[in-house]
Order: sequence, then C-alpha cells, then structure tokens
Amino acid sequence: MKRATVHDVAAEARVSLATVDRVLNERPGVKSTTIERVHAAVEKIGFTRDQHAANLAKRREYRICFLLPAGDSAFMQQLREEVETSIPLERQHRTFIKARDILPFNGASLVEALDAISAEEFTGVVFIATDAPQVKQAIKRLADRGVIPITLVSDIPSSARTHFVGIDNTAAGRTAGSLLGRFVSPAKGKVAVIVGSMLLRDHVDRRLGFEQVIRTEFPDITLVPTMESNDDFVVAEKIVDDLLDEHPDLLGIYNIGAAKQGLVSSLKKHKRDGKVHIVAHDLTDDSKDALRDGVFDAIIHQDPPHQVRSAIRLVRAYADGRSFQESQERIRIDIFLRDNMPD
Amino acid sequence: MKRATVHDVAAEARVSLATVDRVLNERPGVKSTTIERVHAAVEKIGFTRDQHAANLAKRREYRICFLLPAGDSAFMQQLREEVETSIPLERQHRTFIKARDILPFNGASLVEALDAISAEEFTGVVFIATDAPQVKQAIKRLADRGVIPITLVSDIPSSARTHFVGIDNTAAGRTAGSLLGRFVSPAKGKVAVIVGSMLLRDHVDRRLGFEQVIRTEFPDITLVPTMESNDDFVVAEKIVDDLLDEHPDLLGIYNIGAAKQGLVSSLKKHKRDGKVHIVAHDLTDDSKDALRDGVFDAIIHQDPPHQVRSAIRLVRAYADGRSFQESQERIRIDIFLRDNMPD
DNA sequence: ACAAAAATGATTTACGTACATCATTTATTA
DNA sequence: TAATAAATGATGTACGTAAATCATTTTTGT
Repeated sequence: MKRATVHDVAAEARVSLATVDRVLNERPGVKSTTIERVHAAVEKIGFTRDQHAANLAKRREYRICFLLPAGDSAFMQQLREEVETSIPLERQHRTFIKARDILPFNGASLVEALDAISAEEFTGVVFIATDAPQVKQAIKRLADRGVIPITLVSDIPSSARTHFVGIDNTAAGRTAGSLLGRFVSPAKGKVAVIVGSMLLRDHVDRRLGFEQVIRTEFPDITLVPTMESNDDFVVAEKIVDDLLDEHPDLLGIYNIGAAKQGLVSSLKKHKRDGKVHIVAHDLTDDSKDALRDGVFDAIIHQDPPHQVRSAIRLVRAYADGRSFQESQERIRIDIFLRDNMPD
Repeated sequence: MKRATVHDVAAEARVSLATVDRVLNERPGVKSTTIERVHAAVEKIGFTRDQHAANLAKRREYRICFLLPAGDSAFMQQLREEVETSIPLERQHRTFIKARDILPFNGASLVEALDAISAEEFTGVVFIATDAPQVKQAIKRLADRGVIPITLVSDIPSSARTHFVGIDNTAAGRTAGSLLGRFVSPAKGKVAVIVGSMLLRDHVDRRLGFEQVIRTEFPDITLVPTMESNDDFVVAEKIVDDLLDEHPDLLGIYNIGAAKQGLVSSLKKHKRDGKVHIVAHDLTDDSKDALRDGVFDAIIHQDPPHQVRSAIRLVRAYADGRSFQESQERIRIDIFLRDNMPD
C-alpha cells in the first residue's frame, strides 16, 4: 500500500517521466491525447503530488508582510501576538513572516507602507484596510505589481484585494441586537449604542445591523441616540454615567469598539435595581473580567489567532493558485457568555 | 536573506555535517561541549529544520483511523463528511486517513474495532468514546501497542487516551442555561429539559450544567422533570405536545441531543401567545431552518470540521513528539442565533 | 517522400534532511 | 606509551518532485 509517485504515473500511462512532468506542471508541447492518458493514469492509481517534496524541489518560499497599527487596543495586541507566535512556526513551512508598524487610523501611513512593498520582497501583504480612495488605489497598484493583498478585520469590498479575512460586521450588529433584545424583553424601555467612531466602517456597519433588528423586532425598545467614545475609556465612562442618570428606564447598552473599562467603571458605581444588560465586542482580559462579574452579559468576538492563521494559509493558497477549504477560512461571529468563555 | 540549513549550522559551529546531524537528531556519541556548540550555532543563525525536507527524508507517513458510528444523526453525518473531505487533502501531507464504521451506542463494537488496530497499520485512532470499563481497557491496550488514541466529542477522562478533542459539556449546559434563563426572564414559569438518553455522558453533563445555572441564578424558573427522547423525533414531538398541554406557563425548552424536528413539528402546531424559547444543540439543516423561522432562539454547537482537523493535527503532533498550538486545538462552544449563522 | 516542426524520451542535477558506513582524529585507561 | 574507546569527519544514497538539456521519435505540410 505504498504511496503512488510520478514514476508510477509514468509507468501506468506508458510515457516518460518528462512527459508526466510536462502534463502535471502544464508545460507546453504535449499532445492532447497524451495529456488525457496521463490524467487517466493519475486518476487510476490515485496519485497526488507530495506537497513537501514539490515545495522542496521548487525552492518555494512564501514571504508575508503584516501591516499592523502601532496603537494597541487589546484586540490589535492579540493580533500582533499571534503574528509573533506564527513567525517561528511558519518558518518550518518555508513561510517567512514580517510585521511592520503603521500609524493607526491613518490612511496615508497605510498607503505609504503598501507602496513600499515589492513582489520580490513579499508574496503577500496582510493589512487592516482603512476605507479611503487612496488606499483603494494603493491596493490596486500592489496587486498589479504581483503582490497578493489580503484585508484583515476591516475590508474595502470594491478594491483589488484578493481576499477579506474577517466577519460581516452588519451581521455582528444584528447578532448583538438579537441578543440584547431578547435579554431585555419583555420590558419596555431604552437601549443605547456606543460606537468608537462613526468614521470606522466596521463600527458603522455594526450599528446598522443592531438598529435593524431592534427596530423591526423589538418595538417596545427605544433607541437612545448613538454616542461616540473615540475608544477612550474616560469618555466612555462619562457617556454611561450620563445615560444612567438621564434614562431611568435604560435596559441595555451595546458597546461597539474598545474602551470597555469605561463602561465597567461607570456601571460599578451605579446601583440599579433592574439590571442594565450589556453586550460588547472583543474578548479581552477586561471584558473577560466583566463577563465573570456579571457586569457584561455577552461578548461578540472575532478570533484574532484564527484570522492570522487564515490569512497566512490564504496567501499561500492564492500564491500557488490552489483552492482552500472555505469552511476553515470563514471567520465566525463568536458569542461568549460567562459560561462558554475560553480559559 | 536565505534560509539557514544544516550546512550553515555545521559551518557556524565548525563541526562536520555528521555531527550536526547527531546533535539535531539526538544520536549518541557526541561530547556535551560539542552539543552545546551546535545548539549555540543553531540559536545564532536561527536555524529551524525544514519539516518538508525532513519528512521526505524520513519517509514519514501518518496513518489515522477514524471509528465512526454507522448511525447517522446529522451531527455524525457532518463528522463523517469532513473525514471524507480530509482524505484527499491530507494525502498531500503524507497522511492517510481511513474511516471505519462501528455500531452506534455499542461499547462492544467499539472495543472490537479498537482491538483490531495495530501500530503497524495506524499511527493513531480517533473515536467517540463510550463510557464503559471495557472501552477504557481497550484504550489502554491500544496505547500499550503504541497507537495514539484520541477521543472525539465524548471522552473518558481517566483513560489512556492521549488527547480529547471536544467541548466541556457541563460548560455547554451552563451556557444553554444562561442563555435560556436570560431569554425567559423576568417572567416566572417553567422550563423543560429534553435529553436524548440519560445513559450518554455528554447529555448528562449538559443537563447538569444547565440545571446548575437555572437553580442558582434564576429562582423564578421551575424545572419540569427531564424527559428522554431517545433521539427519536416522534417521541420528541409527543413530549413537547404534552409539555405544552400540561404547562400553560412553560417558558422555554432546552433540547439536548438530536430529534430536533420533533420539537419543530410540535411547536408549529401549537399557537402560544407568549413565545416558548428554545435552545438546542448542533447546527444542522433542520436547526438552521428553525433558527431562521424563529422557532428556535439559539443553537449550541461544536464545529465538526474543526474537530476532525484538530484530531488529525494532534495525531501528527503526538506522533512526532512535537508541541502544538493549544489555542488552535481548543474546540469552542459556539452559540448561533439566526443572525450569526454561517451560510 | 522529405524537411521541418512537434512531441516525447532519456538523463542529470537540485532541494534540505536523514541515515548509514567507514575513516580518522582525539581522549581515556592500563 | 601503546592499546583501546570515544568522538568526529568524510562521503554517499535516498526521499519525491521540479526543471533543464539534449537526443530521438513521430507527426505534419508540401
């Protein structure tokens, strides 16, 4: 029950090794009938090329650059950590990973970094797309140069990026809406949304999805006008303080973006008889504590390690023109309660 | 910026290639000072062995056997499908996968299958452990023969299995309890639990977790005595019919195990003014429909493809004595609402 | 039927590591 | 110090595929 090799294929098809090689690697100069014959032989003996041997012979190497915002929200930190972890692991698979810093929330810095990358240097680039026309153009230039652009977390759908690794943020917002709506029902009252910034596409999308669900499915819930925290926890704390003071019938808060400590501080100060239900984003040390303490009810999450690994696999797959397992590369919208929290 | 090879290590350490080989592969007959020197060189030039080349040279092959119950709950079907999908993919990585059928819910059949496996034939065996002393002993024999036993979905913690791939079912039950409790609150009333079988460890564990949470955190909820559906949807339908008739204050149902169609049929027949909230297990075509229609509120899930892939990676890692990325191999307790459902 | 073109064969080297064999050097012990 | 053991070196082959070169055969057009 030995594994079939190219030699076996050659014997089975009664052609030379050279011809098998020509067929398998789609080199020119082979009669179509011969091609057929080789393919038939491949089928018959169940040959599959040994990736390891092939990569070795091809001296194939994959070089991948991650562009990560220097700012360190806990979420970005998790991404960065996973990239670091991957470096030695992926090296064994002939994949060389480099992480470069860019300025956060800064399209120009991203454009600059993208333009600095050549196909000689890198097979693919993984980055968090800021939604701006200049970025879109830079992606186009990158792709034209033969580098594979992969967007992470935040996407520009209409751009030349090869693939987007991340979640559907509108669906994430709807998920939050469904959860919070069910948590606060059947009480009548208000629910507030706090975004990091209305300029971030993912935040806007989440809010959109959330409001869709609340409006259509929970008529007893009134939405308080959306507030911006700028991902600053002092600001966030103030916002929640005011919300709790002004709206005695506040039933819940959906916190999009970071600055979750601000929520926690404020909520712990106020003693409400009826619980204010909280749904927030991203499982971090802070939000884990808040879940444990019962301050937060649920966290919507997108697994950073999974996203990093997926991006790496995708660069390799696209570089080789291989297909990949859709299901493995789909990033889930994770819901964590106190009870199904990892660790 | 070329990749470092064993040759580079030899040069750096100023020893021969043979000595480097002896050190790297822990062969005897090398002075400890020399070993040090080689290790230092490895560190210095950042050498990591090329797995592909190494596996090629070693003629390393991994043979893995999956023992799957012939019965086809949708969940098992998904497992089986992923195993089939993996066969051609893993073949490229010198991993040969075979699926064997065993009788469902039958410890003897499992024992027989386990005993039939030799180390010459298979590197590792992946199977769903039935909790019985004979099985435990068979696992021991298997491990003693040098085969790596991996339990999937259902575990025997005290056995000789190398690793368990699956979720913490008590935590899954708690998760269901937290969800359902929050969904039905603050109403006062009853909640019912339907298990597949009280003889299945995972079902019992889930129920335990569920009841823990309901009892301690939702004092307004009364638990109706647990019913057994035997994973038969006719039985399940009857159970729910009766529940709805007898308990006008029934607020929710937690369905552990299969037979979800039975729930759906019954619920669709009865028109309740107040919604009965449903939390069930395993995302299948049926439960997806039920989620979409709003019949079910949430599904607790454990990703079958992920579990299969993880089991494969683990067999290889253990076979090579390599470490693995904990986080990648941890199976999540997924929560799906209508809004974050895949597809 | 012939030259030209197209298709195929034969053969070699390389990739990075593992592993085996035999030769040689260095350290250890009597 | 010789004899022996231990450590190291030198070298070659293998793994399965890619890729290149040159030789040879088959097909095509005229």
